[in-house]
Amino acid sequence: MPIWDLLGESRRPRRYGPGQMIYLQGEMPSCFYYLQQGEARSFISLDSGEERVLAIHRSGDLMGEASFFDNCPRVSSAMTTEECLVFAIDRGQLDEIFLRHPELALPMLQYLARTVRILSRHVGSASLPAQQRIVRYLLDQPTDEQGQLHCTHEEIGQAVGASRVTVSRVLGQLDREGALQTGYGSVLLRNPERLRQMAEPMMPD
Amino acid sequence: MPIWDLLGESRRPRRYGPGQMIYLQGEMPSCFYYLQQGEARSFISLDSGEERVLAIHRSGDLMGEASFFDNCPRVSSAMTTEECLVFAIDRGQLDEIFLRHPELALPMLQYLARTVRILSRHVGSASLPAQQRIVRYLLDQPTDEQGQLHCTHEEIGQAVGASRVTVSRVLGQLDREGALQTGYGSVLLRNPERLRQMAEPMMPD
DNA sequence: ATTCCATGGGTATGACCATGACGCAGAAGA
DNA sequence: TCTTCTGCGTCATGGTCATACCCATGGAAT
Repeated sequence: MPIWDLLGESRRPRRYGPGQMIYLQGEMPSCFYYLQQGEARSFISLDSGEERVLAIHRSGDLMGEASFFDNCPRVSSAMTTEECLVFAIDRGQLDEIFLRHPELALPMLQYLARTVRILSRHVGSASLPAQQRIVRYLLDQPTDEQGQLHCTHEEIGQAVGASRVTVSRVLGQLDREGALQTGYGSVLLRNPERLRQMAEPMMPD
Repeated sequence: MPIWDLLGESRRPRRYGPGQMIYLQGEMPSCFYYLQQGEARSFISLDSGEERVLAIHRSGDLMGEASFFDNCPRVSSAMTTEECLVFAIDRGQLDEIFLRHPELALPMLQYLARTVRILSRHVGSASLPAQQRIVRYLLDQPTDEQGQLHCTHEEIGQAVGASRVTVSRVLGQLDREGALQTGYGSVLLRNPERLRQMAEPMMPD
């Protein structure tokens, strides 16, 4: 049983349809969320109307826990991408749960720590040239059985903060070099090792 | 008494001189740190040899706790900028402390959550034009009694990922507009409201 | 098949900004 | 005082990338 199921003990999850907002950037958090089943993504809305995808959450993930503990307005929004089962845990419930399951504190710390790690990577990547940001993103994404990613250039661009044109140019070049192969709405990583090599030129010397 | 002093209970802090490394990007963490006194900064080293300052830690801050809980190689390094008193807490000690002070778990979660918030802001800022990144940085920094910041253009540039030239140009323009006043190694925020306005054009509509 | 739309690919233009260079002024040390 | 170093202002140059536009093609619906 996934560890966070303890959070939903003796309560019922709420069901979200695909494309529904779970929480909104800017609002004060009254609870955080346990995504028991489904997929959702959290993103930051920028002034320009752009959206920067922060993370794709899957079954077993917590969401919105940072703003909740910090008790400041949410820095990102979250939207389901498919049908989801979600537990909302507010302060009173969390207190109760911690009383009954004090052993949850450490995993919770670990979970937040992992978020910090992911965000730190983002910060470190932010000033890299577009090609490296794109390659890193591709390597970070889970692939299907055949090692294919199913995403459009547009989506990649939104995630890494580059225009579709740039994504197309980079992927086209990598394709010609044989490092990967682009399909219609999909990318096949032919030579992950080579990609890793060009994504991580961060060598301490 | 600062809350984290409980972490150092019955032990003695280690004294660091200015400019000493506390931990190094890439190494496995065996402990995290409580900066009881002094100032230190954590930064990410990029491939290019650049360093991106993540945070400036002051008395009462924890450091390196994310990698510690996550138990993965450190994503950043930390160096003192002045003489510091630092407690190092390893896993065994933390277990002990949590047994004696279970009430520390929640503040710890809050602390990590705050880090997540700060990093999220970084990520959200990354693709903004240089001027906005700079203004945001200035507004985030603590000022001295007269509302002055003591930092060089070079330092600002490293923190926000811009060249010194760009920082000088932006500050020069803001100075001419009367929003702030630049001195030798210092910046005086004359009109914070105006700055805030140009830093946060992120309007949900 | 035909139509329509999303996706992918290309190009020209210009914005933004890093780089390297130079000069000048304030600060610090001899 | 003189020297040296650091911080700041500015320039020309070039690279990277966003924007806007165009066209080709895959896929789905009619």
